[in-house]
Amino acid sequence: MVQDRIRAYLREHDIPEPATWRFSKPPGEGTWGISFALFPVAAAEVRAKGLSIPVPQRAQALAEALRPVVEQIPGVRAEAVRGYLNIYLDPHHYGRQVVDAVLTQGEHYGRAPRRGERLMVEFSQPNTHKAFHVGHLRNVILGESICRILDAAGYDVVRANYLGDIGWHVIKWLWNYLKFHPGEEPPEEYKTRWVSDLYVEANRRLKEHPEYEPEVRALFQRWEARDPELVALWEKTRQWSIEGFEQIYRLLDVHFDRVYYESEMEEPGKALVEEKLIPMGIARDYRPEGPVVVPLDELLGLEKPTYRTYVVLRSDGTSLYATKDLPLAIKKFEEYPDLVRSIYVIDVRQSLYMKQIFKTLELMGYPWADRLYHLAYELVLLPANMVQEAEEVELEPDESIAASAAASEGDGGKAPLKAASSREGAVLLDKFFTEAHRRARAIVEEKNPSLPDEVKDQVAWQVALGAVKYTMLARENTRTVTFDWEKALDFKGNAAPTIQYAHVRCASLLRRAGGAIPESVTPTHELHPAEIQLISELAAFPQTVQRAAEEYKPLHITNAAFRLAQAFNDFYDRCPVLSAEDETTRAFRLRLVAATKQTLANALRLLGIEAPEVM
RNA sequence: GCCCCCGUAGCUCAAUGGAUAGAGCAGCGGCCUUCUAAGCCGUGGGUUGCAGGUUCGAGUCCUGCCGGGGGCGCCA
Repeated sequence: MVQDRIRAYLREHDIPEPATWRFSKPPGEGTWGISFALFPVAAAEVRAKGLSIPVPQRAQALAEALRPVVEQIPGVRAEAVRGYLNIYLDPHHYGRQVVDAVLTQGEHYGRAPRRGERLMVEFSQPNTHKAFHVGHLRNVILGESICRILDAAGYDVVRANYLGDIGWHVIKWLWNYLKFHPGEEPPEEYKTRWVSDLYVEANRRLKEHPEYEPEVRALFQRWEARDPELVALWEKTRQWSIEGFEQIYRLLDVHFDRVYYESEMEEPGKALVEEKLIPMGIARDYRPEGPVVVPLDELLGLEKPTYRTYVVLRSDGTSLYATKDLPLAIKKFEEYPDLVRSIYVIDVRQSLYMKQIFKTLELMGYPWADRLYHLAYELVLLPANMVQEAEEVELEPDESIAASAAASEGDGGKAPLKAASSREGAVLLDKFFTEAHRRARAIVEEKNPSLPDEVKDQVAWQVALGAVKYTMLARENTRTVTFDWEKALDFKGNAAPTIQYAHVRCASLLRRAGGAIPESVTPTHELHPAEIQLISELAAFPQTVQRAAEEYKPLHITNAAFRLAQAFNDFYDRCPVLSAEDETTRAFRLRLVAATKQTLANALRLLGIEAPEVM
């Protein structure tokens, strides 16, 4: 509406329209409205008409001219300030609309209409027969949140997982199992841990006794020959891993719609190389002296090393990871031909490799090659001593706390950091979450001792998982997350528990008010700046969701959720709700509280974080 | 050698090319007989690594340096 008025005015006065309309928030707390910078318009006009007026001066003149135009809209007040047109909305009138919209839409507030467009997000991609550790956590948490955000933005999302269920690591594991643990079975509760321990053990044995290596190679041959007995054992042990992963996914509230297996891509991958890539002249076959490669730079006529050379098959004809990613991409589009995007959530170190895959598929002529997208994220770093401590087989939780505390304080110098990985020694998730829960539980005990034990436990899980997820999501994807207990489980400030706590305060108010939300009212009292600020944050939420989806950045949601929590806490501190001056004020504020609770819950939901009723 | 990412307050991080660069933590000082103090208020803290350029306007875009991390034909 505002835009229409401005456009009409510009047209009337023969002033060029801006190419893109961009509105922002006017500065200052406790106001609600939109701001429009006239500089681009003024600059374009000055250029088009060859005027000799300074742009800022012309922008201010335009803003002043537009002020009365915009103020014709009821409930709107405008100011022309330093080249900006600040448009303030009457919070009595529009505030009611915002609150009503939130409460009417409920858990759908912030969600966009269905677009009828499907996209796939592949994430997690754990290796079976190996550990699942904190280094994998960012991927899962990021992937899940991206899926939720894209879904909210109106896309139909296919969540895909791709299990690394074959390769040397699996063979090593099977060798160790057959030789030293025949017939053993994992404990029900800690399957991943048990499987992972055996993998670490296999590596240790092979390092200490290189003479075993021929045995492992022989086992690989048996695998290549698809020895039925070995295949059966592989399937059985793989299932243990998968069940362990499912335990973790359940804990994290993550699910997948489609699971692909690396083992399924092996044969199609080899066939693709032999029957397509080589005959098409895309791949060069240097076997047996060398591997089969796709010389991308040469094919593209690039002087400067850009895509480099992509190795798709070993010189002995066995497959690589790279062999399997091509048929995987193809299979995705065979199953879902209508994908508007196929997103790979994979860490940044594989950027070049991803570009190679995408470019090779493009050269093969697949029309969907430009719909492949690598969503890169940086690693999780751990203080070196935390990694070392974790390498010790038996580690008491308290020792690990001490270690990380020493690292985070550090006497002037920074503690060296190490990427979390399974080779270096994993910080395993069961231990990690046990400790996170223990810490959260202690805080719950301190803050709210009257809660029943079961509730305390439940709240502790919500807080612990929320804190960890928030830490992983509340930063730019391209920046490393440095992990330590103190910060990840910091329950103060810009962290999940602050947001959860605001939600709890809302819930508490509504409980005390008897549970029923009053009928819609237009406030008659003079609105406190804190109230206006809160309304402003509520109103901004749907746009934030859109932006987070466009940019694949949960960070925008964490920022919005935290701002909303801050605005609510400010409101809570200054504006009595239950004992408000009059019934209308009380009713409006109760509705505002209910709307805040709903929006906080919706935001947390997009982050995969639970919103407790008490804590 | 080539390529990618990062560099913002003591620390951890924000900031669709827009107004006086903001939060949290840590520090200091206040606020709980009144809706949950996991909160709120106040206070100090900055040459946005450096130098140019584009622009009415640059933390943001371009170029070159400096510093840190990562990646570059048979690992995944």
